[in-house]
Amino acid sequence: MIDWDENDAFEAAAAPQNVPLSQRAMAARPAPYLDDLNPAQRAAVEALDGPVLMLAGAGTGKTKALTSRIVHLLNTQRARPNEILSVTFTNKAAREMKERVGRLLGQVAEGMPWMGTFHSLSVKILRRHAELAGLKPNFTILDTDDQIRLLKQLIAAADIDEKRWPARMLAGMIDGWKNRALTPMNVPSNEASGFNNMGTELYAAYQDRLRTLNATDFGDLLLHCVTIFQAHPDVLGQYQRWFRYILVDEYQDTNVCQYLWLRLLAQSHKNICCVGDDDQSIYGWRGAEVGNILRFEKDFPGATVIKLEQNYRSTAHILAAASGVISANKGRLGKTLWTAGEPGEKVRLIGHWDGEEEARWIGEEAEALQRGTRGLDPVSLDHQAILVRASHQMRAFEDRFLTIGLPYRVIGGPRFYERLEIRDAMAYFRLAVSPEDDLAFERIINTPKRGLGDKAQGDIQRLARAAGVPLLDGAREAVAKATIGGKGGGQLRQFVEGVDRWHQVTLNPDYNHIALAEQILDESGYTTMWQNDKTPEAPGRLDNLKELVKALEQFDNLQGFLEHVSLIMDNETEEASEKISIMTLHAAKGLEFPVVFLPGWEDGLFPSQRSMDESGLKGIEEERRLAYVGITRAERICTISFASNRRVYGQWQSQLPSRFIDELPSDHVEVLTPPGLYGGGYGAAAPVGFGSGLEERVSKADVYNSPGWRRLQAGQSNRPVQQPKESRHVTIDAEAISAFTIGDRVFHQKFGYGKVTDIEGDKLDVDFEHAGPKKLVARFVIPAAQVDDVPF
DNA sequence: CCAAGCAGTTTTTTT
DNA sequence: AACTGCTTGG
Repeated sequence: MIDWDENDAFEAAAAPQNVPLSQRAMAARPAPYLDDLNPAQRAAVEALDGPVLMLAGAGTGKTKALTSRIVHLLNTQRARPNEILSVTFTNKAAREMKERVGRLLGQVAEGMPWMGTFHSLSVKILRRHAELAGLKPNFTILDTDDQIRLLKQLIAAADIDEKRWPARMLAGMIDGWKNRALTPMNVPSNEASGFNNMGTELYAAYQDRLRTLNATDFGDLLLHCVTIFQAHPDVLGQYQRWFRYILVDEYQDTNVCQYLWLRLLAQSHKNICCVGDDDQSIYGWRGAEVGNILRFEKDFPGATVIKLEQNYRSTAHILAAASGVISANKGRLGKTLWTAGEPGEKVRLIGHWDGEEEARWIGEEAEALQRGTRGLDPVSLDHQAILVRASHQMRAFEDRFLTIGLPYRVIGGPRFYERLEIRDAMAYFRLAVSPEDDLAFERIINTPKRGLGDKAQGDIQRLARAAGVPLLDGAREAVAKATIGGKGGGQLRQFVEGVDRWHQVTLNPDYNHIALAEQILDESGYTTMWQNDKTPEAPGRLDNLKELVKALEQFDNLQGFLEHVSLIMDNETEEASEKISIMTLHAAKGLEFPVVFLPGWEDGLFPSQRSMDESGLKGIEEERRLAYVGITRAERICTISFASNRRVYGQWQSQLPSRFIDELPSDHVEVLTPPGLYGGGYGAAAPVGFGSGLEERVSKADVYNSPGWRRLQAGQSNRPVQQPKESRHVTIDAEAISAFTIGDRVFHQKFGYGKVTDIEGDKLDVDFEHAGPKKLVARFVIPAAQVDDVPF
């Protein structure tokens, strides 16, 4: 499998001797990549030795500085590629950095083995020293699902009412402790009060169980590293010598455990460069400590602190609006962003009657911008984004965009490897590779249904435990003794035989893992299960399974695949067609778009009630940073909006505008008149904004004092807004029209199956079996017959 | 054992 | 509104 020789990863990297002569000679003269930097960036790149804190505001070219710094380290021969440890939070950031370093270097930077996320780097380290944490080098990494299932068992075993003390809650607590680098022994006694005062015991039991399963969870990856470093100075010393230079991105997001991880590694030479922005710390709920960045200079006395303040992304108005909001926070390190660019458009503010109208307006605005009106250049949908506070806000937009046929892409949703069908399939693979994987066994023993319910599973558990063998062997015994009768017995036998057969295949060193995967999904009946499933999601799930098999091609075998998958939770598939992006504010960090919509600025939603309840002022400050992150994503046009009424838990609620709206500096804000106010409405006038030349420009105060606004505040429930006219710029798709007739059974990606009840141009009226009647664009619907026989 | 129907709960954000 | 887990009837 994998050779754990300690020198491996280092020798695999390009040694400087192999660097072409031309490049080595280049070190002697000023390097071209330095000329591209502004003075602050340049200073940050050239301060190579000792601790450096780079405070990089949004859009100030921090990635550029960071990558140039790496190149500079290599170019001046301070370090070889394998001697630089560079840490990011996401795989995407790591990938991007690799690419950019490669580009600057004029070659592929594959030779940087220690560039990655905290988690992936920790796995790499932990695999080499697994035994010091009581694990074998091939330990598995549990996903949240497995984790919860395990905790449920432990809670039940401790005779605690799982309703009063849910496993999710315990998982959260344990996660919190691990983020703070607390082992069960170190948990403060006053924090373990829940769970009948068994919190600590359950945590300890959980850790024991993980060790028995030869498994870790996400938090363990880092925590084990830290405890190993602390308990084994020789091991730590080794890494301290190897990693001569350390770089950390998004330092404001580090938690205590990550902080210790870094400090331990850096404390000998102190060649550590941390890049971050205290104003963009938005992961406090996940254990991130802004304090880490605030006290960097105390941790590393004599640190060089460099501020990057020149913004290259946004217009002056947008920057001013963002600065105005964030200035209400206390205890900032304090940066003032500035730009040499144009003032641009003011930040636009608009209130709506309800969430649906907000979605409708944004949809039309996006189309108007795409077309390019009022002398503005057209803005591709790819360059527009809608950033929401909470993911449930996305639904309104999806529904609306599906109806009008505006292509969109949701970023960050349930990730590929977290989907039900993918996890099931992977559990099958896991079992084939390691038949002793009890968690995988439990997951799929009755998926698809094999007539093996609680009772049968209990029998298997008992047999296995009595014999001290894995569940699969328990099942084998149950088959031999014919413990389980009827239909289930036969199915269980087939299942055990199947797993044995698949496992045999994996023992052959060069088996065809793709064929095996297909065989497993086929023989287990898993694919058939979804083919027979008539819910709207089923076809998508079959697609995902196909995609999963395709993803296997990039790996040599199933083992290798499973190894990597647990850490690569993001899946990016570049799509060709132009789409507007919808994502959460959190997911938007690090991205930028010419046009940004920020809907739902209402108290309770944003800032979120929960955040305020749980964390008080600290919570509000974090929400405010979120607002800052949102605004600073915009390059040219930023539109903030709110609705007076919104459905919460299926109940209509009247909403107040977010307190952050009043913190916007009014000089940099332009208030747009919402349709529906002043008796406007969709029937009477074109929608307001860039889409028409008719917009009224009024001040913020005017809106709040308007009769319409007061009516909104009074909460009168007569809806002043009619359905919009659907007739605007209709492009008739002849192909789509001819494809359907009334009465056809059709399938829609989101709404599922339905019958066509009417046709009007390229719009269809469809009565969906689940979603009810909808009017939508024909090209988003396909004949049901095409779906029913998806071959796999 | 399983499917359907019911009651109660939920919605932050995620490596 | 939608999802969960639980109860009930086949």
